[in-house]
Amino acid sequence: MPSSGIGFMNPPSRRVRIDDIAKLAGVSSATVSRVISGARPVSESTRERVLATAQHFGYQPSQLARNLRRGRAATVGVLVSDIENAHFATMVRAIEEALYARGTRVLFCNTGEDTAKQSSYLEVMAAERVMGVVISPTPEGDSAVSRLMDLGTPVVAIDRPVSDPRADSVVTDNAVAMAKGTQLLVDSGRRHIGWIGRDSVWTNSERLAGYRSAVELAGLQPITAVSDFTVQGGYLAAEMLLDDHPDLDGLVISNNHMTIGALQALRARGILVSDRMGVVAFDDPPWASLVDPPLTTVAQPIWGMANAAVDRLFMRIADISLPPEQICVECQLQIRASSQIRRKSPNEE
Amino acid sequence: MPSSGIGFMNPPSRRVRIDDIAKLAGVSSATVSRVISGARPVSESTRERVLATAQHFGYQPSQLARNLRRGRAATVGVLVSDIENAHFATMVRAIEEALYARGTRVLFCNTGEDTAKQSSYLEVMAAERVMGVVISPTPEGDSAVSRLMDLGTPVVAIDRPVSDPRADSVVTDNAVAMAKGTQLLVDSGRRHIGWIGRDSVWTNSERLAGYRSAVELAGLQPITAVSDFTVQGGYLAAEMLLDDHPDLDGLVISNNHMTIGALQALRARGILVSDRMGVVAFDDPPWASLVDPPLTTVAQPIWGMANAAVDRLFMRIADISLPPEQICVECQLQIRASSQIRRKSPNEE
DNA sequence: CTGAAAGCGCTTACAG
DNA sequence: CTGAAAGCGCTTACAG
Repeated sequence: MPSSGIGFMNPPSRRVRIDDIAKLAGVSSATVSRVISGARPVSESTRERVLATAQHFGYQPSQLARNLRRGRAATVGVLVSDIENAHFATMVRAIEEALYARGTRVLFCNTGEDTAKQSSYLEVMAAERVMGVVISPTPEGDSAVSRLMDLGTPVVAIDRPVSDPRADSVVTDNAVAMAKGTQLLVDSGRRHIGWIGRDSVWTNSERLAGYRSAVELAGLQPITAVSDFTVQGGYLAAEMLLDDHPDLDGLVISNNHMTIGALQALRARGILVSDRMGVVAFDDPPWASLVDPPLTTVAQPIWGMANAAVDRLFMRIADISLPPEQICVECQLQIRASSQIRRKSPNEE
Repeated sequence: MPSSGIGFMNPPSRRVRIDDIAKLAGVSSATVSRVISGARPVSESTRERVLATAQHFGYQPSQLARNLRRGRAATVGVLVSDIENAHFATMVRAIEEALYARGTRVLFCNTGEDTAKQSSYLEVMAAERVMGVVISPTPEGDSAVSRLMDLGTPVVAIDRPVSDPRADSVVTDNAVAMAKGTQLLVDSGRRHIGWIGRDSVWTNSERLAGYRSAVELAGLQPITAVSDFTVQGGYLAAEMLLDDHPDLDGLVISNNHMTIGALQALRARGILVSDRMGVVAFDDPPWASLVDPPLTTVAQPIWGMANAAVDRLFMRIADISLPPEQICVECQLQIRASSQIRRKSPNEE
């Protein structure tokens, strides 16, 4: 099977099939199948002969035929809302690694928070007869999830739950974690703590609730600004808050992209973080410890979530009748300088 | 097809097949196939009846059967080296969108620069009979690419070329662009311009060559430090350069993760960018315009690359005998403050 | 425009 | 341990 080397593709030399190998090795195709898949015992001598023949002729079993025969693809659908967000990029990487370790392929979709695209892809998943789906669902319209589950395909929601009660889900303790993060600022003496995030997304509603509970418990007023999950959104939300609340001395930010924007807004106004403004951010990107001052964050255990989701998916594939489970994993506070006790200025002494 | 709502999966009610629809609509399965695929004309009345029946019974044609029959999956393999790098995250998003628009699925793999994993996945691609592969290859050992192409599967290299001359490739003009970026610093009067990047990766060798040509043309000494594509790597490389060259007044950085680290190193030493140190960075992440001072960058046309790669792949699928093409797209200099003319300090006047 | 029939390349009871 | 045979669910020449 030499390469032409001239730059053109080779003639489409007919692919070698299981029957070819069988004939050449002097056995039946059933035996070749058993050797290749390792599903059943085959005598050692036959095994070696078949393997050698297959190797020699570069036999690549057709996954297409295998899939049709088995009625299932060796594939899991992975749908995320925004692969350009480091949170989901890490999640996709972790899911892919977990699936790769199990010999399973990833059918990938970036929904971009587009419910129509999500529905369309979920139909693709049905047509492709995937083993299951891991999905970080768009906020609206997940009836396509139910239709897929009606067909018997397991669905595990990750990051955000889906409304269908039959789906398993893996989420973090957003509200509790955000409350703890907010509490750090309360404990360091801040009295005017603002919240920046997005509405209409489950994770952010939870985080907002956590923030509210912490400030209200401390007898403080909630101060909130919502925008979208972008650097620009964070910048604008921070400006809004700073304009309306000159006495703001703490800031809780609900998303990593927004955090970049909010920090830029603070710098643009010459407001020093941890000195005049305590900051706690949700998500722990690689640069969090490198900014000045290092950022206190709420780190989500992304690898843990991904592994839990894949584990759960395979448990359900093994036993479809399992009762659905809501798995909640704990976030971890990464306490760094940005939330530290406020230095009193000389005239406050 | 009601959901149980109790939390258990439904009984695995047998899936409706093409024969079921055919029988129910009073036609042959061939006709149903023609209606569903739209491949051949069918009388309007029959068409409507079939469509209504299919709809009513929630018929989802098996892609598995279709694939086997056609000998190809409606899928393209996408292999990238690091999905956690914003460069590749954007690329994967763009590729996925281009493929989605063509009704094609993405089989996703994050190789993590692991040649063994890459080879293993390329065999999966062969087994899955994908239409083609778009790959950002690992530096070493792409013989698996040749084996896949021997089987007649088109491969388009993106970002970095592969050694097999039969593959198409889409890359940027790394060397020229880096030379232009370096020239900006030369023009602003810098005389000691350092380069930070990684060795043994094609893109970075090109960029290094571009940097070298620009400094040598200006009669300056090349000053280089290599490390890996991480924030930490960039930090360490910058420290090395600063330790060894106290008179360093310009810095060219070859990768976005390394840029974060290098900027942190500068800040840690109190070195003001654009004042004492001109900086130009390869890759144009969303935060480039938001750092202080805004960063001059070499922006790669990622969407353009992705679209060119997918276009090229489909051209080759349509005509396998096309001579291979090396497509080179131009980078765009984003000139911002970090490369600006150096302010002379008072005692230099 | 439509149907009967073959076949894509495997896997897996079934029988020995 | 091994083989003959059926069948997974489509699509597509072929014939009409």
